[in-house]
This record gives sequence, structure tokens and C-alpha cells, in this order.
Amino acid sequence: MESNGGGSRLVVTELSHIKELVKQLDMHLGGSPDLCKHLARQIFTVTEKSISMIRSGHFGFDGRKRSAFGAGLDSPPLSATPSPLSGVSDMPFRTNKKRKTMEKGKRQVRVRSAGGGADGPEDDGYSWRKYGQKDILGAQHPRGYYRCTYQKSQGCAATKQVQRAEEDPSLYDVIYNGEHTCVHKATAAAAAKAQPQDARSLLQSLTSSLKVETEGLTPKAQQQGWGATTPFSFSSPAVSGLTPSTPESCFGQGVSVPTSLEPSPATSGSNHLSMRARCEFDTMVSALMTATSMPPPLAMEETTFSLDEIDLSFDDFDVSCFFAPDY
DNA sequence: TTGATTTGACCAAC
DNA sequence: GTTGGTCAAATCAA
Repeated sequence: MESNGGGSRLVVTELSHIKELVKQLDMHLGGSPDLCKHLARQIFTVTEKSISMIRSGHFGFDGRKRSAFGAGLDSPPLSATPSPLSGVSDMPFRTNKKRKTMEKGKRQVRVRSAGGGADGPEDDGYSWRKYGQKDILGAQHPRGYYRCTYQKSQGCAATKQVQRAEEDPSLYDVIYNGEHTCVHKATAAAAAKAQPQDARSLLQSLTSSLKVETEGLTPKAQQQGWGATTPFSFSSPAVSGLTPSTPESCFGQGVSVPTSLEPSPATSGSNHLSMRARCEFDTMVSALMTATSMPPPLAMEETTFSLDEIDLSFDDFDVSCFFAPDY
């Protein structure tokens, strides 16, 4: 693993990039919609990159807490996050019958069934077409295979696998593959209602929420650029649209929020990054994407790594992340 | 009639 | 040889 100091600086660089992009987006709001979309996507991408750094150990993440969904779904490496700016997903739909292994860009969420029963998972905002179903060894329920309805018409490479959770039939594990490159009608319609002014106010809120509580940092840490106004968040947008800032809403329905929100004794005395700021960030980015007519990103990123506590080790201090007690 | 779903077969990874 | 992912024909539904 690379040294924590180098990793932290990389993350700082990325997060500073986010802040700069927000500034640019703010300047261009009301101007070219395409440019706004472009910038918003960049924000999303850089945020994901930072998340990946944290997860992959670039940030000193000790790997103690992992996916709530078990082995095999560990956080994707940095390179796994496809850049929306590069145009198409890095994982085009395969036309052969080649068996897929655990691929880059694979993301999993657990969602509740639409009616709380056996009527499938809640609508994720995209249109899917089922192309197969398979009984999986050791699983009580078959796995359904879906691809984007617009795969043929628009070449959208997104696919997903849906499997009912064994411990709770009202929950579904959904594994998303690839990025949607299709133009989503529902989202476009919603975005058409959003006014530029809405996006601007959202951006202002976003910028303010990109601050982190860094009280108690050592002087050396502050010298490294982790001052009190260091912009920081390592979250990706929540499910879709405007969601209230609660831990659960930030991470999507059905995502279990840990019961213990206290910092571990091991990290006692460390610096705590408020999850409130993080949730606000999520909400703002989601709303911003809606306002700028971007398709909502799927709520899969956060659910693939531990939410209860993350220790981020730096050269000479630890950053522990937990839900603020007033939740 | 057209589009979506079901289901057995095929293929490649393991 | 087993298993998971996909194909494609058959079937269903609007």
C-alpha cells in the first residue's frame, strides 16, 4: 500500500478539483446546458475517484469494514470507475456468451420490493428488459438478468442482475453492470421542469457542504493542507432526485444502517468527519444532476462499503467517519 | 401486431 | 464436469 501521506494528498487534489468544478459550474449555469452537464458529470466522476482512493487504500483505509454484501463485492479499484466523460462505458455489452467474472464497475445495492412483497425490486428509474433467469447454486431464489431496454436502440450497455435476499424475501440484491449511455426519458422530463436558478442555489449549498470538520488536527496535518476549510466528502450521489438528508436516504432504501454509530475505541480522539455534511453533499449533487438534466446515478456506490465506521489513516492522524449523533 | 417474458440450450470460466 | 451468463425460440400480454 502506498504511504498514507501520498494518498491523502492525492485525495486532497481530487477534492480540490471538485471544488474548482463546482465554481466553474456555478459560473456557467444559465449558459450552455451541455457544459453544465459536462461539469456536473466531472464532479460526480472526481467524487467517485476520491471514494475509490479511500477504498483502495490510497487513503490509508485499513479495509477493516467491507461490503455489507459479503465477499466478492469489494470496492472496485480506482480504475474501475468508468469516466462518463470518456463517452461510453468501459464495459460494453457482450454479444458472446462469455462468462463474466467479478468485473470492474460492478456495483451492488440492496433494495426493497416495490410492494413489500414478491413483485420485484423498486423501480430504479431506468427501463429494463429481462433476458434470462437462472437458478444459482446455494441460493433459494433464482437470479434474474436484465439489460437496458434501450440497448438496441441506443446501444446502452447497462445490465443488472436481481436476486431476492434469502434472509428477507422483501429485499432484493441488485448488481448493476456498466453505465447507462441511453437518454432517459423520465429523467429528461423531470429535468425540463428544473430552472437554472434552482441549480444555482443547489450549487451554493453544495459548495458550503463541501467542508469538513477538522478540529483537532495536528499542526503538521494542517500544514499538509487539511485545514478547517478543506473541502471534503467521499460520497456519491444518492438514489435519485431530492432526498432528505438522513443516513438511510443517503444510501438508498433497504440499506442497513449500522446500529452502533459510536467511534471505536481504537479511533478515540481522532478527527470525525460528520456524516451530515456528507449526506448534504449527496443530496445536493443528486439534485444538481436532476436540475441539469443528468440521468440520476444509480445508488450503488455507498452500499458497497461499510457505513458504520471508516478509519482513514494519515501520516500522523486518523480520520474516523461516523454518523453524527443527532441523527 | 408488437414488445416483453419465459425457458431450455449454448458457451466459456473455473 | 460444474456453474454462471447469455442467446434465442416459444409464449404471453397489451
